[in-house]
Amino acid sequence: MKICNIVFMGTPDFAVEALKRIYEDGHNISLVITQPDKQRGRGMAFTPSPVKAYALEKGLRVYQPQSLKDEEAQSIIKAENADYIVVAAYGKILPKAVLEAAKGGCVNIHASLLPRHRGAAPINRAVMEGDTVGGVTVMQMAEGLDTGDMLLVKETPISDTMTAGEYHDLLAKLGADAISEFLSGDGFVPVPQNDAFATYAAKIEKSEAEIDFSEDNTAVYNKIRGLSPYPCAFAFIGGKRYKLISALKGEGNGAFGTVLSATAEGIEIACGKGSVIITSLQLEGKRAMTAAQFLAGNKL
RNA sequence: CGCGGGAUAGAGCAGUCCGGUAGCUCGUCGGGCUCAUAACCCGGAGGUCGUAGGUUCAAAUCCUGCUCCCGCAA
Repeated sequence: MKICNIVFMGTPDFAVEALKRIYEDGHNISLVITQPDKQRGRGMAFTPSPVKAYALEKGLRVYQPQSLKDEEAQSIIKAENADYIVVAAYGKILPKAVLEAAKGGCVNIHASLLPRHRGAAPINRAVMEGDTVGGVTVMQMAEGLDTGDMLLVKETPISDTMTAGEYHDLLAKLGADAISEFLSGDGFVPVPQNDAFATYAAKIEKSEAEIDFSEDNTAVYNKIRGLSPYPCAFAFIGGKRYKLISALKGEGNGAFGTVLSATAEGIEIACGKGSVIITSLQLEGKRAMTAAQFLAGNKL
């Protein structure tokens, strides 16, 4: 099998799966670039990215530039003289100097079937919009946002019960398969994207995660599964804030936002059309629990 | 030291302010009712109240340290 010299750029779990596969395939990963450790989480402790954690575990060199715009960072990357810079959810726009810093340029693993869902949140958006087919695209990065030529595409169906978390895990594996296939093969023909069909999967805003029960039950249902388990849809019921983790579609009717029933199966809430049955949820400060567990000790 | 909630039976909770016999819903086990049941009735088992100290005649409850879990914010 062909062995490539790789500089890897990525940050979250999605990228770890690809890095792991490249590592296990035996490619020479000379440098792993990831976002600087940030103060996050409770207590504002500095936390390394998942990619950094994996890289350190495998003894790979890690570089965490504050910016890729300065010449120092660019020259460090260029000095690797890599065959490819593989990018998977790095989280920053790459300047032209970086795009050209490897022999084969930068190849990106994007979690959608381009040109659909260009941008930051393709996985969540695909589920939220009820897409029935999705996949990953390996592309040659260009200066625009996810506009580069497509090199390799892998499709997968998205079932109507799948959550974004499940779809994420599936795509992370598929993305790893795709980059593995790309690096070990050749003869991939760059196919330009048809900009006319481009859609953008913008970053999820907090405000979008609040459920509006006046929408029909399909929209509410897709939103809950599209945001589950993170950042997670939420709603205020009886003045308290609940995360809505999983749900089913229901047939009940009533004034939207009202609780129609609360049984071990779930808590049924009326939507603008039809209803949704919340099957697991989480109250502030509490652990996530099933509707049956919740109802054992809480009243609605 | 970013803000805040929490740890009590297998699960989810009440009790803590005002110290004095460990309580609820569900599950589980046994029995009953029923054509039947995940329904209903009766009964039982199951808890060193997160942990280490302190105060007290007496601590789940008051005081202090520690561990762990979670929401917000980033």
